[in-house]
Amino acid sequence: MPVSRQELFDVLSQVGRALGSGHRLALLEHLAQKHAPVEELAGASGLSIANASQHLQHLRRAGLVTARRDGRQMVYRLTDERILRLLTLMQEVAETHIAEMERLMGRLFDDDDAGETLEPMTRAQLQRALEQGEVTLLDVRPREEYRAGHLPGALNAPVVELETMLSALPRDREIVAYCRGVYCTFSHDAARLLRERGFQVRRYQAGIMEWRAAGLPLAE
Amino acid sequence: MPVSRQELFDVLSQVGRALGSGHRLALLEHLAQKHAPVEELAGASGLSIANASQHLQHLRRAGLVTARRDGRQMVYRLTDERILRLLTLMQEVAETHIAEMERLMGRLFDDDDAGETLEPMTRAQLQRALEQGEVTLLDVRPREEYRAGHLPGALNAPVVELETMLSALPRDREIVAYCRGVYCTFSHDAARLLRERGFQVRRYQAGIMEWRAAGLPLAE
DNA sequence: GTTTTATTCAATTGATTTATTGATCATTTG
DNA sequence: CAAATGATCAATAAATCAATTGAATAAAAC
Repeated sequence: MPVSRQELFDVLSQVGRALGSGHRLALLEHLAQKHAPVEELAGASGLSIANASQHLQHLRRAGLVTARRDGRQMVYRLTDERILRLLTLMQEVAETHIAEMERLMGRLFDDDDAGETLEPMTRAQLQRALEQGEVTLLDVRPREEYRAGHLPGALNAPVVELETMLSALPRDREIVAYCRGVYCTFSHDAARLLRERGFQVRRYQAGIMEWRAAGLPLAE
Repeated sequence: MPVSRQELFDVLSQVGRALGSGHRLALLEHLAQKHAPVEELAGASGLSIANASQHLQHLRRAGLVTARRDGRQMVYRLTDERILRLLTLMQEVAETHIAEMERLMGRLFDDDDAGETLEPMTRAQLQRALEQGEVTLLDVRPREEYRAGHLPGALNAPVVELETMLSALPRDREIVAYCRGVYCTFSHDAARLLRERGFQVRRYQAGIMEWRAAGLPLAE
């Protein structure tokens, strides 16, 4: 009995369906920062434990995440770098071709100071600036996410603690702030605060997500 | 009123949902070969016209395809190269991480001569062979798909007509056959026939789909 | 070996998605 | 302008998916 083309597409569509829920995408974004047990993922995504568990198993069946028992926790992680590539590609497609997305992205940031925020840096620009040692790189995500892996050479200054760390930051060099990815506002919040205090600052908005998706190394 | 992260993920999930149906993936595979009106797409995917139309609009809302009226037909096409990248990435993920997929892929080809078929060529291998002018490249898809765009330098020999074209093919050079993509069996069927007739033949199984996804040019 | 903790399973309910049917709309042809 | 063609829309029924609840497991702590 030969296998029909359609059977293959049906199995393949599992991957698509797994990516077809906002909650599951939120889980994946969190896993793009660090591997994590169910409880943490549920908390970060605003889901009940049981519900998160089921979504995670959905992702697992689709091959997007793996799970490993560690003591009494079940630690989930992305299966490989390709999943990041899938996510960033989806983001690009949505940003470019879905009008609703553009509208929301606009509103995500211009709460009060629309015009003031500079264009974010691209990864290529950031890499060039880093090579030439021109900038101070600032990871404004929470401490645990920084510890689980961050851009080489980045300092950690969680956005909530940023105010208390200003004296440690240079005023004569440009600062580049980054966070989780395009849908994360930490770097935006940080940049606004820093600019108000007289720092020169830009953002690498694509963040950890795009960096990892490009296959670039993280430091620990 | 600020936009929540979750709203963004919900919009983004439209892209995933659009990829979450075997029928829609079949439509996309066809569109990866050539742009086409609804009727053709419905026929190729075994869907009713109305149903195909609705699936296509689903894809359109997700930004995966665009439609342009041409006379009384509505011609659909992929929005851009990124969609190909999405599809090939999904395939890779499924092949690597979903056991069911591996099983089906195995059964797709080994109907009778399991062991005989050589490992397919990778794109890199093909490119090297082409540069050195070592091989004759054979596009075994239907004529119209070939005409809509094919690998530079490829001859067209639709698998159904292949038997009548054997005399035009070289016996002293290796032939490389390719078709639509990993789920297309044309190149496999062609390779078997050619091998039976004493030709030296290999397959570039990833086909047009992967070639385009890599951003490489087609000839017309 | 019982209790505690973290997770999964199973059953239920409500919400989406899908395929089908027949009607409608836009464009071209006679 | 009427008829024909290609595609979309609207309404329905069937199938699938999502969130909730409470029970069941598995490992660790007592």
